[in-house]
Amino acid sequence: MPSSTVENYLKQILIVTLDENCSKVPMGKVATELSVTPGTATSMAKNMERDGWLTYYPRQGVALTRKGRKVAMNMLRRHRLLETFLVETLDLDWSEIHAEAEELEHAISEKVLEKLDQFLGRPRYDPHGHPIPSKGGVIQRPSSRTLQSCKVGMKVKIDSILDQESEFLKFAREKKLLPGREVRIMGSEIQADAVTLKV
Amino acid sequence: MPSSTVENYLKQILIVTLDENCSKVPMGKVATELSVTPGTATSMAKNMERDGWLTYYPRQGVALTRKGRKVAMNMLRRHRLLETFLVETLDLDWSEIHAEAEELEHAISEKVLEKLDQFLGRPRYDPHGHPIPSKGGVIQRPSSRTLQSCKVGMKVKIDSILDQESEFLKFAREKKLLPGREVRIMGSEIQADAVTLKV
DNA sequence: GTATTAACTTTGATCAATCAAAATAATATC
DNA sequence: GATATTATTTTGATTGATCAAAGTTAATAC
Repeated sequence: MPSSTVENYLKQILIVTLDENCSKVPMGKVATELSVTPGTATSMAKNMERDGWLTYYPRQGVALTRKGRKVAMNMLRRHRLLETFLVETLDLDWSEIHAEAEELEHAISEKVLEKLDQFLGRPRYDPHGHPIPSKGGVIQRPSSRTLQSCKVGMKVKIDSILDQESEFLKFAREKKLLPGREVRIMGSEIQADAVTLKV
Repeated sequence: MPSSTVENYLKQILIVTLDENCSKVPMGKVATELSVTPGTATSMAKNMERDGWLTYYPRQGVALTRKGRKVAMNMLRRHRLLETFLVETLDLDWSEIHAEAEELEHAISEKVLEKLDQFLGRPRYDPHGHPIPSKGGVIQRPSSRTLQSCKVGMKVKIDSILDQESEFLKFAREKKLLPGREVRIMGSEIQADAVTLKV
């Protein structure tokens, strides 16, 4: 059984792997993602290699083993199902659910998770629009086209919101920029990391 | 913020205090309740005294401070609300919910707890018939009359099931011995710790 | 091709929670 | 009251997770 800490490392490593479509995640990245010092990340990597969760390539980074990936996928599933529950059933604010799910995902048992999935009607996407991995650990590849990569004038449909920042999520909700909505790209300023949209 | 471990110690100490209607809980009791060695219990007691959760009377036991009692009450509230949720909403088996709630109670935030309470319709009793402490930490004194204390021939109403043993709970459910049911005492054998009932 | 810089690793220390086993105190028994 | 028993405390050690700071490598710059 992995500790909550190990579960967090695994999940975060998986997210980076999926996001950047790479296999090895450098230690610096691991450290910042988990808000620990680089030394801590290195020593954890060694322990986690010892326990078979990942392979540690010194000075290069870590890559999940099959066993590690399985657990990581399951954490992602837990996280996203919980977020769905918190929004759909308990009516929590969109911007708060990430932190809440972050805690609960370590405490919920496989059995309760299954019941929850059933209760929610086996949703495929969480409230951010992210796909929820199946019990077997299969996940739809999220469309990785960002707004910045779109040409001015294009009309596009929002598929998912990748940002997890509470502030940004509040903004997105207020402006009704939710998954499913269609918007037109009015302008793009790469330097300012800003895109102007028309709903 | 107390750690999960401290929360467990606090809750368990409160339960013994309520159960046995005493103020000091001896270290041996603490140790067995938490399944740790006596030495561990003693050293935890000292740390918890340092942090203001309880008062430690060497060779006598521990007593919760006001601060400790408040947290302990809140844990009991969490536990019982979660048990209610698991049975009422997710339809989990009566006999499994104790262990599940034991984990979740440390992970759920005050905010989610409040939403859950609202969602459940602010229940006053959990599925075992135990009173759920209010947000302020007030708890109804459970009727402490046990079946063994009743005379043969009496007709009584089951108020709550104090046993948490999964095996016993299964039995109780099968025989429909649930809170609210009326039964007549047919016989009582104190030596065998058994009472014969008629539904 | 050296010098600087950035990324990573090592070392030594700390803290919470635990155990086993030895020491001590309180209680019960004869 | 001396002894046996039980309850509690102490001691010393371990494990997981962490940090700060010093040391090492590799990459980049000049």
